[in-house]
Amino acid sequence: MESSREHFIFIHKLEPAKANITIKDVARELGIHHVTVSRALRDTGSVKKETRDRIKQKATELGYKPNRLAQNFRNKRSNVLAVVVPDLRPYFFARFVSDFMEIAKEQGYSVMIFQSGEKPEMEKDIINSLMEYRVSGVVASVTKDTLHEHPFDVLKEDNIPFVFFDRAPEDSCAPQVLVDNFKGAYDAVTAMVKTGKKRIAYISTHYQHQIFRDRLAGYKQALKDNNLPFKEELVVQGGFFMKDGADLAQKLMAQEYRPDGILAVRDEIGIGVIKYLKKTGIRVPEDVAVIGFDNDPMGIACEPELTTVQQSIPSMVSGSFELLVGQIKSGMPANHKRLIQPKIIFRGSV
Amino acid sequence: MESSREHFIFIHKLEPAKANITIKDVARELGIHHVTVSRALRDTGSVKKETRDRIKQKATELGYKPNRLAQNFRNKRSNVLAVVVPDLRPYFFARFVSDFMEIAKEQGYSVMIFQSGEKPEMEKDIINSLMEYRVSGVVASVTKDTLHEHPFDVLKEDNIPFVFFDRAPEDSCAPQVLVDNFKGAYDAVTAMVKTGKKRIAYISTHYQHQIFRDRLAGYKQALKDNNLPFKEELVVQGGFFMKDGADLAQKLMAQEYRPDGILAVRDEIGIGVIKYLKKTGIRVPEDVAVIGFDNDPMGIACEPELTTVQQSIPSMVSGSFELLVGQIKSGMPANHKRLIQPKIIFRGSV
DNA sequence: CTGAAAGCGCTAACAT
DNA sequence: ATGTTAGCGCTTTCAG
Repeated sequence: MESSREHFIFIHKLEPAKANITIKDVARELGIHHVTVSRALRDTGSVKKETRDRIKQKATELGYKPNRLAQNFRNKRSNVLAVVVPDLRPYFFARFVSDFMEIAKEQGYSVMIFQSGEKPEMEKDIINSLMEYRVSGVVASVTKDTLHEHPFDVLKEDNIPFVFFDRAPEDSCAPQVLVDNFKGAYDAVTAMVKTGKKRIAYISTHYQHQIFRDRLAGYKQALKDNNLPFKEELVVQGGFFMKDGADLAQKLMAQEYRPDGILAVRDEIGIGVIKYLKKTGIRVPEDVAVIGFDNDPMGIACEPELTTVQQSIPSMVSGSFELLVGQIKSGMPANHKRLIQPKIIFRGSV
Repeated sequence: MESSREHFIFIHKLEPAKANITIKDVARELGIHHVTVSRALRDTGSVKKETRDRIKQKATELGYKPNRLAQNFRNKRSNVLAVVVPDLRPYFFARFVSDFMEIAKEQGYSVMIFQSGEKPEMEKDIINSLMEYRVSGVVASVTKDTLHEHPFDVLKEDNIPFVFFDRAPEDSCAPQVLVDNFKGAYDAVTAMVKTGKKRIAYISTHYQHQIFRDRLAGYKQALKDNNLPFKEELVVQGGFFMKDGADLAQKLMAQEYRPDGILAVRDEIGIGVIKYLKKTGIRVPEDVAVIGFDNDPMGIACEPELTTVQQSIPSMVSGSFELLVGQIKSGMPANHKRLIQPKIIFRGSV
């Protein structure tokens, strides 16, 4: 078997195969004015039904395709919705984008995706592109470091509506669809307490973003409401992946005050925790219970299956889409905020 | 804690906050012609260095932003690259798109993503949009049912270059970057044989696409080369997910001729297999070895960790990007084909 | 090196 | 119901 092959066969220099058909071409063929064609094709203004039909038929006959570039230029706006995410690879974002594209397409919008890579400078770059492209609207989840800045606010100057989902700058009064992270963590801790756990730890990423602080707050409150002591050493933070979860679990279990329950802010971290615990002979959930966040399908792959705090992606998608399109259609800015209620999916790790 | 909140605060009707600055504005301020501004800003034509500097400074001072809509219209082409995938959610595609966007951005392109949902009609719709938007180029992975049709060929009429990755229509002579699926399956089977396995099964999705048939062919050839009999009943097919893998594994293990090795065409299926086997007390890999395809991080979550056939995504991304941009820059169609060599990542399931 | 003229394809506004 | 006019912001072409 060959290791790598390439075939070089140049056909011919590309050249205008067939002049692009414009409304003028259609008009000429019919002996009418191109403006009438424009009207007929867009079903606006008044055009005699018969004329309209002739036009549409001729248009398809000639293979006319509207020049969106001209349309957008003329209309000063592309009918493109932009989605800005920190990273497209995690299941949560991939799924959000996938679902969002589906609903956007149904409603006649196209979608451009942008990745900030969690880098604020990149985010600013993207926002610049957004304005240059005159997108119709933006749905964004900010970087981990976009805390007190409000880089998206410049979009207001260009009247480009935007909605935050999942992550927003703190104190932003822009429309947003967030998850009730406080409650998610609170409920998760409570669930572990109900099974008799008393020393519950909290593992976070090293990100400083609001959502993680909300989860921490929920964690603390749940401890308090259950008359459990808050122990500084049971709160640790590190990376983003399984490996990090394993490392952090090791750190926790090496301490004198060992946890019997662990709340991880990401499923992937939670899985790493479980893997470490099992490897060292600790039983899950008998000795230590584990709960993650995100309802990543990956959580079903591990043994026991990971109990997780689910953030309903369909709700977030439809919520942010509605908030965005509402602004676009009304021409009004808005500052609705929606809080999505998380739900615990019980599987085997609690 | 409240269950859901909405705040309604309408600020004011959106209105042109500040007229958009155009090159004419910049020119007027400087008392020169807007064409000179255009030239200076694009670093084309000859403009006196001093003039150029003054222009650039004034432009940033005024907050000039090029109107891409006008540029694209005028240039008859948007500088947008399109990526068409069947589904954005599986790790393989999310990762490909993510990496592709990164490299495209570095090179000054924007990216539009489209999802066909594995539906050929949707794919045709998308292709239509592609032409309407006058994208500069397209990278696509076709639907599972795009076998003998060549829907992308119409792009040639509009001189829009395209490249297939991972999945291409059969016998397509368009440029493409595929994985050597035959070899991937061949090597996987061979690896299991080397550990003493003799009754190796093959689990596929119900998709009829070439890539799965190539894998099947590789599987068969490996059996042959190792003097192992090919048993019809050891080849089964079903869905796409863990559950399907478990169901298929059950079916296989219920047969008289039970496998001692299983090759799954997707990691997620392979994980389902492992979960089923363990649940029924069958040891992996001692009793039955399992290998998947894709190198999905999910494979690390299960126990034992899944051995997998990796298709180098960076190679596919850079390969398809090069092939695409090569066509765009040269103005020539091409029909290079690249075959990416897969590599087995040995973990615990073999 | 800079300016003037022209037009891309489409649509809003006005006129008939 | 249809036609006329004008122009979006930019770049290419040609002139100076």
